[in-house]
Amino acid sequence: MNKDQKTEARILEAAIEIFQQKGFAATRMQDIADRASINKAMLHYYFRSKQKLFDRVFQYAIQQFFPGIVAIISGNGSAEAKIRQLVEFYLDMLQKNPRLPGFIIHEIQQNEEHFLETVVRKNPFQPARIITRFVEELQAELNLQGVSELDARQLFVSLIAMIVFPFVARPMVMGLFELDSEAFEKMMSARKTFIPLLFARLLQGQAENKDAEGGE
Amino acid sequence: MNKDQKTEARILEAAIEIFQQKGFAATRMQDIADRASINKAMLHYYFRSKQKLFDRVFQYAIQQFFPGIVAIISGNGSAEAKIRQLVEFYLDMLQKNPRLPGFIIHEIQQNEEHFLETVVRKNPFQPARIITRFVEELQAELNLQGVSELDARQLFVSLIAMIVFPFVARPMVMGLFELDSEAFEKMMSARKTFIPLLFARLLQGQAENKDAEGGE
DNA sequence: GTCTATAACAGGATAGAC
DNA sequence: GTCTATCCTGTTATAGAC
Repeated sequence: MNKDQKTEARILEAAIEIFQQKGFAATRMQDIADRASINKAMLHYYFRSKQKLFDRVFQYAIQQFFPGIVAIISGNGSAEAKIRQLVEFYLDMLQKNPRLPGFIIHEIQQNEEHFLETVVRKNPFQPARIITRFVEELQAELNLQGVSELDARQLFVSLIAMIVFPFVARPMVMGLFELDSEAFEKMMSARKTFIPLLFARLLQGQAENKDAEGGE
Repeated sequence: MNKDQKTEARILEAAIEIFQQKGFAATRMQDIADRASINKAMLHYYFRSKQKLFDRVFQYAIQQFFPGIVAIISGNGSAEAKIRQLVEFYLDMLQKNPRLPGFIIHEIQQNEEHFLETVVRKNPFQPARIITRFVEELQAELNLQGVSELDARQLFVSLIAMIVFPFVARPMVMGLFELDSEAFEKMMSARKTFIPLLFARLLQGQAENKDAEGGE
């Protein structure tokens, strides 16, 4: 913790760290104070209550996580290009913030209704609409390639799963594959090429009467 | 809650429900007592402490989740057959226990060391070894089919991700796809054919000089 | 075995000196 | 703005009557 930063920033940084690791319920204000090398009373001075401090941290996490998807899939370009962008962007971001998705998922579950209300329904970007549109694009692409038996919505969920899950289940993955942090990071870096490769193979046509495909 | 069951079983059932939903830290003994329609003091009479009650619930969850994988992938049969079994078995089990994986993942993270010690290292079934072996099998199959550029370990992680992630992120998936519980269940049922289909397509050879493959 | 009442303590929040 | 001391509520855990 950088002692030079001004106090409010130090607290916020510490709060992000601790809340993301332990979740709201298991976090003690004292833990945050300790990590910020600061007095417990200061937390209340700057943020009034644990709940308000948490709200800031959660809001920030949501802002870090969701707008990226929406921006990428609503852009121009082929479905395959968007997939590559999603993989690239999210794996990079998650390597820097490995606990982010687990935190978000766990806290959403603690207050499902609040999430639906604020992030889904009242969100001017209408993520549900944008996702639906992208899934349609992807389905069109699948049909074109003669693999219409694959459902695009299922495939999209699978894509997100492939990107996000290893981070959510990081301790499990590390344990079961006997990886240390460094090996885990390497594996996630390799995933940046693995996932697009897998999708390229899936999307590459059954459509036999296309001429030998162009370069990669 | 079945009032006829004897008390200890009622408590355990209630504890599973509540702990899985809220996690250890957010759970109150009172919540469990209420759900079991029983007095709070009874919880201590039967299980001594919150921690001990939780340990029972967590142990049970681990037993429900892990042995299945180990059994399936260490059996006989082709890699593809094992994949089909994994998908079938886990999707069924998770539909009955949708909160199980999120619970396990969150609590593992709260005490990573304990998990590594008990579930990975001191486990006589040596899950890490068994997984390594299966990954080798899968890689052999990939090589045989002329898709050696796909890494089997990455693929295995992806398989687990595809199966488990939608349940871990259930509220998010439901929100972003605008599904009610029933629609979600339907989607998960459909996944039982989707995932094997996807893997069949991946594994089905690049190997051009094979004769036109047998039926599906 | 089951309940009510209460002890014991942890943790969030505030008062007030500096 | 920062600290120490303290209040006060909620929660685990136990004592003891039935």
